[in-house]
Amino acid sequence: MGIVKSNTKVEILTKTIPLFAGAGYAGVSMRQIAQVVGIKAASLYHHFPDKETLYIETLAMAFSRHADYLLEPFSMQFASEERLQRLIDRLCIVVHGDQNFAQLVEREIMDGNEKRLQLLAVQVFGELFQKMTELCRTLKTDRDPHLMTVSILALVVYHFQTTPIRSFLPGFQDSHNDPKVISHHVYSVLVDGLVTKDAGSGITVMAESCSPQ
Amino acid sequence: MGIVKSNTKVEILTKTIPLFAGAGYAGVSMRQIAQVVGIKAASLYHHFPDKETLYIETLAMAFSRHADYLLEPFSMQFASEERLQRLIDRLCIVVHGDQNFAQLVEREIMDGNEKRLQLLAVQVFGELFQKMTELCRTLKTDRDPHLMTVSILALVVYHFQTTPIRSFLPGFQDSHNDPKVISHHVYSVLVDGLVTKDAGSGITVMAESCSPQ
DNA sequence: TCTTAACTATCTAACGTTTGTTAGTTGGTG
DNA sequence: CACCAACTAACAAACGTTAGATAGTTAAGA
Repeated sequence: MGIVKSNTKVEILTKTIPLFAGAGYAGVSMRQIAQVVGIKAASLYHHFPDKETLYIETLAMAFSRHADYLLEPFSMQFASEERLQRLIDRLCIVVHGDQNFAQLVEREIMDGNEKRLQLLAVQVFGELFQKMTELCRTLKTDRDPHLMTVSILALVVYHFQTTPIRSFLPGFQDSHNDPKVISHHVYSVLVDGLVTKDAGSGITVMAESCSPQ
Repeated sequence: MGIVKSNTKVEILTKTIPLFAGAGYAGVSMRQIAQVVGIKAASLYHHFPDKETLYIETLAMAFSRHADYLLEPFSMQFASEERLQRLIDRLCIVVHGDQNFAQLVEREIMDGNEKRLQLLAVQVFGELFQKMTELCRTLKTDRDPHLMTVSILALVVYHFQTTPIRSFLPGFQDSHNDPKVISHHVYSVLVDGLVTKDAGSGITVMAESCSPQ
């Protein structure tokens, strides 16, 4: 009826996401993609003019799935602190739950040309980043909102990004991959910092346990 | 004399670092490497048995250059806070000054197999990470030292890692790439946090300006 | 209703290029 | 002479991509 235009095209994109996420643009061949989809390499050219177009459409599909979910904390009336907490929760859930997405973003930041980076910045992250900077302005007025926003993203993303190597580093526990644990840790860092001031109040307001949940 | 064993081999490794850092293992060919060095591809096999060995030796060369510099803050008698500040300073300088190093680490964390990751974790980052966890234990005794260490690294590394896309995001300034500015920002986040508590002391101890230096 | 044309999605086969790698040769040095 | 470090030439395999054939489906005309 014209509603389902091409099922195969969507299937190709869906099955290609983990390939590009795992090995990068140069690390995946058209024949590999075809094999995963279950067709021959030449047939891919019936749906996409070339490899780069296939790659870009794969990115678009992977990126489009999380925007609404991440923006939702901003669409409701919360106090700034609660908004921040809910945002961090969702960031952790997305980055932990869709590692393909996180890896594709990371690879794009590394390898993307200027045009693709600009598209990624404006179309995918523009609104979220914008609202995060506004939120940061209300949290601590004397700080640079851009730096603050990047710092929040850093605390969330870097933990999951370094998962593969962290398991070989001292003090690692399985709970360090639990999005709830990371979310709680990140928020408490943002509130309390990591350093106990010796001058001033020596009493920690809220003791943080390291156990999950 | 036996001291300078093979000048060419070191030259190959040195000139190969930026190639692998910029395009990854699959994105660089032996002929590209040869061209940059100024020899033919076949001649590379007189120094290295295959591409993977060349790659691993390139990593080793790139990684070996910063260990002493990063560990120095631990070899002197400082108060914990000053140790932390000096460490962050040096992390910012290294990550900002040797982007090839930072990119190679990032690519290894993404693509490295278990064996290479373990080697990277133990040989390259083991001692630094270990000493950072010990330092964290003295800074805030009720926090998980592993999570704290990762958070410190996150705040430093992520800023420089996201430089290519941050220039398209709201609020970006050139000063955000200045290692001194980042170092100052990171340290103040760790001390004060990002959220001003409404209960308790409403007075910020140290106002942070956003200007460089 | 049957025929024909057009379209869609797949296939096989092959193209020219690039890949990592090997064999054998050359020229300079101790 | 022996050795080292470069070279030329070539290999098989894999690469992105194209051309042309083959079914299956859809739509119009007699």
